[in-house]
Amino acid sequence: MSILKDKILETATDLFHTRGINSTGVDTIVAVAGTTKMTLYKYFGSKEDLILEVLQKSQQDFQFWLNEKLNANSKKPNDKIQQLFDHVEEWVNSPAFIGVGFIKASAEFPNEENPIHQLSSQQSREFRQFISKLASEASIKDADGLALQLSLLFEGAVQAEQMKRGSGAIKYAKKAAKILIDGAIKA
Amino acid sequence: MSILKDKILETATDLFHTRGINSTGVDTIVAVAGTTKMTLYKYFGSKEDLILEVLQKSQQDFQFWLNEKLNANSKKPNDKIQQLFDHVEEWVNSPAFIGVGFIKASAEFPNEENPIHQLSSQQSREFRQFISKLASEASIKDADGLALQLSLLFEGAVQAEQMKRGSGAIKYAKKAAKILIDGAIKA
DNA sequence: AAATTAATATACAGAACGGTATATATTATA
DNA sequence: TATAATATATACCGTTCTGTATATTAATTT
Repeated sequence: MSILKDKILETATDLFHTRGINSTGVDTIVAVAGTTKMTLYKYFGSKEDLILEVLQKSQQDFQFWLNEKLNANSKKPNDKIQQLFDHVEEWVNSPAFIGVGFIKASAEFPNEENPIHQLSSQQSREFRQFISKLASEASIKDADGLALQLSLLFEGAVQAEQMKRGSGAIKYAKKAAKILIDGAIKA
Repeated sequence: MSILKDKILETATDLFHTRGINSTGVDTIVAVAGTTKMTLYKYFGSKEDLILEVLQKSQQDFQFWLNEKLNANSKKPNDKIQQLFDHVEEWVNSPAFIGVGFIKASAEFPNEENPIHQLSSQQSREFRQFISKLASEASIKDADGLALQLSLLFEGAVQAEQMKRGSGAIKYAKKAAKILIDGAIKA
């Protein structure tokens, strides 16, 4: 609703990715966003709450974008899962790409009791389930197994791209995905 | 050489993995290691130097262990690359496994100018080159391409295991790796 | 035994951290 | 225009951070 809250979320998202979450102080966030700490703490109860909201919004935006893309091209289940990595490639190669929140957050908050880690883990699981649904709609037998493998390629490729921008890892992830999907369809 | 330096390295390695790098202060490290800051700063010029040494030693230890395993089982190139993920699985499933340093470090230090990020990136590249050498020794045509794909599976599976211990991701990464290797050998 | 090295305890400097108190200014609503 | 909500500026609190200064104790070497 509030334009300032959105600005803070947007700024925090960017800074968390470019400087790291723990390395980004709230003072820096409000300075870059052009507001004050009082305003930040009016919208977010704590820095942890802000991190959680940033993660939620990031994943929400990506999932929405991906769904649009998948439904725009073809409604056929086989096409959709085959084109999954085409869309992922477009997304990763776009200049706006800065990384995947739940991958970075789980590394910075390794304790499984930590709420941030738990949300990251949940988002990773939900994305895997999303792929699994695509796979089972395409009548693939071991849909969960294939989904897990594709998610490994996804997370590995994103990791590689976060490590070195322009690594070209997605291109090879896509090729590998095609081989695995073709194999799973035949079986 | 010094037993205290080793103890500090060992303690830091453990704490960095279980609590995160930025979230672990030097005070905590020396307290757990049973020494003092003065001693730590006698062996390591700064916290950054300590992090760099921890990363180097971790990767060194893993590479040494992996080499031993690969050479112990079979000297045939085809067997070696096929058994790569068997050894990785054993390593990941061992109780001592706490994660891969360069994956976590690159997430906590995303800036490509940062020395810690640069070392992480270098280690990731070196591991990929190691797999590529295995592949080319097995007379695989696109050795670099396969190596990149296998490294994505590796990093993805490790990421998954860091996120949720006992995820079983490695089992499926191994299956995927076999499919990709078999396909690359035939080509 | 004397001298050098290694390790300790402790205390502190200076900065950055998350979060709050207070008081003022701006905006929108009634 | 009066009232209420929203946003601001600024200063501060207590804690934690990396790194150092100082002085003392233990171990090793000559």
